[in-house]
Amino acid sequence: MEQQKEIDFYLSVFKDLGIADADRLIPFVKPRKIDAGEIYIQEGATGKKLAYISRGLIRTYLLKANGDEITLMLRWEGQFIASVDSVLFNRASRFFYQALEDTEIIEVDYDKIQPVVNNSPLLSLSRNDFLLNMLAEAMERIETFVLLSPEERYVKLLEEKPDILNRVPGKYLSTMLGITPVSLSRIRSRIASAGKL
Amino acid sequence: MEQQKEIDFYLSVFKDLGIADADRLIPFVKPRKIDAGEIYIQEGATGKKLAYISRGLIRTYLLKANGDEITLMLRWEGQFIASVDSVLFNRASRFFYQALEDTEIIEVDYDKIQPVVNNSPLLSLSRNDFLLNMLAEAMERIETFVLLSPEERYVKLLEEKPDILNRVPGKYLSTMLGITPVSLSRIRSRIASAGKL
DNA sequence: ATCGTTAATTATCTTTTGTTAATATTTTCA
DNA sequence: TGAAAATATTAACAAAAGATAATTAACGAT
Repeated sequence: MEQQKEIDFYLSVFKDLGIADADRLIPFVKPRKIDAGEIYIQEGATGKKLAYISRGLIRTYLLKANGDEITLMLRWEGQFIASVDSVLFNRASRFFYQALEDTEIIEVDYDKIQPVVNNSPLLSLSRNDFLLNMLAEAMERIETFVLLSPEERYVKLLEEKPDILNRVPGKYLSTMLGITPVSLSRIRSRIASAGKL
Repeated sequence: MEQQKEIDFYLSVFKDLGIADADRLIPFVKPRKIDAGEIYIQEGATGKKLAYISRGLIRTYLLKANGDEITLMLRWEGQFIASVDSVLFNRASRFFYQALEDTEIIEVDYDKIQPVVNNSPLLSLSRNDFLLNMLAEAMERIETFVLLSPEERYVKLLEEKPDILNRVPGKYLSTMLGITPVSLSRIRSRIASAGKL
């Protein structure tokens, strides 16, 4: 029962891997729980954390000079999450990573697995895929900003990730859409009243 | 004289490469000129073009259903440009790539160099760096949308790329900032009058 | 269940943007 | 150079967003 999540993880990572690669990776893997509200990675952290989320949801945000929090991304069960700044760009994280629900992850320290990854063509390819996925997501996101109005961005989110919408407080969603919570509220009521016509 | 551009190119690509790698790549490299206004890559194109821009400027844009053009990115001399959809995601390009000035590039077909790249650890690393750079740029761009107002985005562009601003018609810049040309014009006049106080 | 906190909605007002159209300015090139 | 075309600016109005504050709703802890 409990094992299912780990199985999912191993399936997702190792599906195309040889046993040799998998074996070399496993010693560095450790499961971990994060309570709802708890911060998983602090701003300024340099640890190269890389994790598979088996349950729950994590929000990446940054703190503006005036104290406002701006949500940059959301990740949930079945997805990978990485401290982008430290793992990818080798610098202290500008972001916080906070669990919005009780969350279970399976994490590795990228510093430790890097040699293994570098020496395995298959793992290197996986890393490449990971990068490509992130890039694809980022570019898609940029398109929503240049192509869509705030309302259209919200509708798109509503259509594509209705479940996520219910799990994340609107104040976090709004800043991710580039608008204020008040404005999101108005958009919602606008949509609701339009539906009634 | 004319050679300088090619030299710049080889320096930028091969600075860390062994001679063997460089030698294997050179046969696939071909210079090409694109007239101002000419479209370099058409929407729907599947050719995996990858090019170093030695002179000029290229605009990536897409055509909305209503016929509007939305500028997605600009690239100029000293930078690489790739048909993102075809090279990275292996699908037909949703974008047009148009030279805004008389442009000179040095291009390769990624299909042809891929085996070479795959067999060279150094070239593979370069590819990785390229991806990381694209990702970094994309993420920075996303941040400008969630953190800054349209006016602030314009000011940022003005401060960081003043030269580019003078080389690209405002109507193209505006859609890249997620606003209309009219709105950009107002922002400009607002800034101008604010400076006069 | 209730109090206290946090989040969401609503209201009011100001500012900005979108839209469309008219006008002015630049660019292009014949 | 001068006319035509392409860009940019300005105007006028409607629609949307930001800011702030007040009100309502939802949530959590005891």
